[in-house]
Amino acid sequence: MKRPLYEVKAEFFRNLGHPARIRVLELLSQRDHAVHELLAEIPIEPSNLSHQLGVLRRAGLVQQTRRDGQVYYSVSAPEIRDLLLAARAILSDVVSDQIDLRSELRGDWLASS
Amino acid sequence: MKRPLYEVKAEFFRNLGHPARIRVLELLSQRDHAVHELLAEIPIEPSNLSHQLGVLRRAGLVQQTRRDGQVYYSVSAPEIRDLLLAARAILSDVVSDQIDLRSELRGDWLASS
DNA sequence: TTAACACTTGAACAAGTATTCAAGTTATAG
DNA sequence: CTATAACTTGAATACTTGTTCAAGTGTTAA
Repeated sequence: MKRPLYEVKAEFFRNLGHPARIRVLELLSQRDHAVHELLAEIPIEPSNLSHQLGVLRRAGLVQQTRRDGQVYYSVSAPEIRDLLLAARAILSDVVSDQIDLRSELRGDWLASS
Repeated sequence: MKRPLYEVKAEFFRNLGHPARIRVLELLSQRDHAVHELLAEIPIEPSNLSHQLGVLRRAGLVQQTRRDGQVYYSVSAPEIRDLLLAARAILSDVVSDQIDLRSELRGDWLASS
């Protein structure tokens, strides 16, 4: 209860500022996933993913539960989906030139949007 | 036209991940400001602010125009306001504990929200 | 038990970002 | 002209984050 709001906000956005973390949030906003399922979609090392999940966890954006010897993650606020959509709107408006739209056209939207 | 979308998104969020840049966007989403006006609201060195404005400019989030020997900045997409509001919603939901609400209660919302 | 799978952790190093300083530009006022 | 206000730039350094590696925990399956 001591930090000014704009600092908390900045940190919040920094927490989203990593490709793997974005993909995790997008996958999780479809449905809960176990870590090995995330690993199947996101091409990074387990240990690296685990670190990135740690960032999201400490930020309060996702939650962990153990079930059947696997660790499942879920988003902790449904509004996260809205935020990602809002970002998407700005991106298509403002920085559309830099985006690779091929993935979109191939239909693997869910993995790469 | 080469980078995958989730990387562009991550970079986009990283561009928002700095207290001064957040404050700039919030001030600018109220109205255009000259740099010295921003400086009056945001307590950092001119040169530092200029660097941060450069980041926002290169990200395509703000635009520069020179008028009466002053440099005015404006947001380049109105959706930015929506995004900041969406972030606000998640923050109050998910990380409310870490926020300093005093500024809110003092009415300097516009400078620090 | 032991092995294998599914993860997490900490430490070390690499890579990226922020801040400061000194110098430079542009425009207006004296 | 010369000075001053309003900015910007680049380079140096300090700081923060990301990635990898090696080791460790918990759980199920032989």
